Amino acid sequence: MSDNAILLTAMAVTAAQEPAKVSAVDRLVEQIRDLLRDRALVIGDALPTERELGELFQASRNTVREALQILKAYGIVEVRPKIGAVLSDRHEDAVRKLFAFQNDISPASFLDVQGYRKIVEVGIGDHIILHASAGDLANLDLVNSRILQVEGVDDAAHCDFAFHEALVMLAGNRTLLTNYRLLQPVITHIMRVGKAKRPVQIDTHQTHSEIIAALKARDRVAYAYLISRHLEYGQQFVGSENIRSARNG
Amino acid sequence: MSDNAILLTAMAVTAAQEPAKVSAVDRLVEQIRDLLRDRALVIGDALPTERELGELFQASRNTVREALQILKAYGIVEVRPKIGAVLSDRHEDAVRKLFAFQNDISPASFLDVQGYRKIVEVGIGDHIILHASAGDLANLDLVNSRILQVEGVDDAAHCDFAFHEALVMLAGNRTLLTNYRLLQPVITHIMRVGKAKRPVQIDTHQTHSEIIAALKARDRVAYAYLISRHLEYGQQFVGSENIRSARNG
DNA sequence: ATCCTGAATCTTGGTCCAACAAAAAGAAGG
DNA sequence: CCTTCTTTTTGTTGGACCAAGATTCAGGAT
Repeated sequence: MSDNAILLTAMAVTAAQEPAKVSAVDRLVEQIRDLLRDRALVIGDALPTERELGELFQASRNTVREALQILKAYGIVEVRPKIGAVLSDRHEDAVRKLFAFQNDISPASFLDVQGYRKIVEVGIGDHIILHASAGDLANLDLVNSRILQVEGVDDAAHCDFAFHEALVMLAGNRTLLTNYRLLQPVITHIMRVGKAKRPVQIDTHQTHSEIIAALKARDRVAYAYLISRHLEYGQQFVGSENIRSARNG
Repeated sequence: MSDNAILLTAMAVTAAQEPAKVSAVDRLVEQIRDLLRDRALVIGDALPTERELGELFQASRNTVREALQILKAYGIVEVRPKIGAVLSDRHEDAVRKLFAFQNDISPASFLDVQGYRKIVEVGIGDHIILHASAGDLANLDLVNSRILQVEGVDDAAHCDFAFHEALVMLAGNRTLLTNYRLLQPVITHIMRVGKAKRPVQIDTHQTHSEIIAALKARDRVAYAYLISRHLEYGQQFVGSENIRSARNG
């Protein structure tokens, strides 16, 4: 079976579950996507104007606009008055925003997110210890030092997240990093609540330093222990009254 | 600092980065979202008609439609002709679709995704061994057995994914499961390509059985070894010519 | 009288057209 | 180089028509 046959099969399946109910707007979304690919446009390039798109694909300008709203929601294009629609690189932002959409943060999900982080951040230890260079670890020190220089709960939370993000980055896996970043709004919100309850950036910096030291010593047991303890630490400060909705966090 | 203060701060920040450039469509999206929350609508409930929404919020019907297209892209509502817009539970589907959007699968990303799976599926071993009941593991057997009963590359890929999904499910972490499911289109596409090249469902079933056996024996070393080898196995069958776009996979 | 049925009607989303306002880019003039 | 004017393009509105599905209602069967 050739790849083309596979693709045709897949297309037939998708066609079967959407039985010819294709609206003009959906068709336009596909056509515009194809246009982007065929012209090999890059980030920042401008699309044709709404009227041109309408004439090009035989659709009304309203239909074009509805299709562009969808592409905009997907972060594929950004549309500015007079400029028109330009190809955007906000795709990941859109995914993140959508992911966090309508996500109320309950104490249960707090524990859940921390559990996720424990699985991931402990799990990457072996890979970091095996593959991280001295420069990589020095960079971790740099990121960690920033937390001492900021004022305010919000900035501290972002620095804290940046450290853990840098850690995940060292795992060298793009998919993992993308997924971890999806949780950024949720994680930073959790950090904000924790730091508001008990604002001790010094402690955070110290704990991070110990984690980095374990990595420098290539001590995977110590790393696993320290990162687990670090992630479990905040749980005692989280009660049901401390977590609220994180809309647009 | 109270939680309310934190929320107000967060709102001020989001407001600051969107300096009063709120379009009528964006305003409508917010207003409709508020409407959903204020009326405490549940999945399946119908919104007012487009004309009513327009009158309610002093907007043209075209503007209402553009706002609805965004909500639809977000999976918040589903709009059926004559019925109108109804509250949808397709939010996660929308996230998944958006996540897979514009994701071409190169050999590099194939390796990346398999690397992600190795980190995750190895990492959850300890938790499964500690917490999975005999019934959980028996259920794994059940899921695994289905792969012997299906015909065709597509169904086999879905059964294969279902097994690994069940595995991740046993980790007992909702966040991890959600993130893993995000990759479903990509993973099943990879599986389809592999199985098309070399369709051996018997082998897959056998390997899965060995993995289950390791879990039943509470042997974490054997589990880690078997799952790693299982995930590395397909790499030899993947050349650059075998992987294509997984759009709408 | 009650219930079923089928046609007529009414509602609603899908699409299109025309128009005007606002904003921004580009041209023209100092 | 700066300012002003023109033009283009998006933002928004109102209205129109169609097709499909829901509703209503009349009429016949039981």
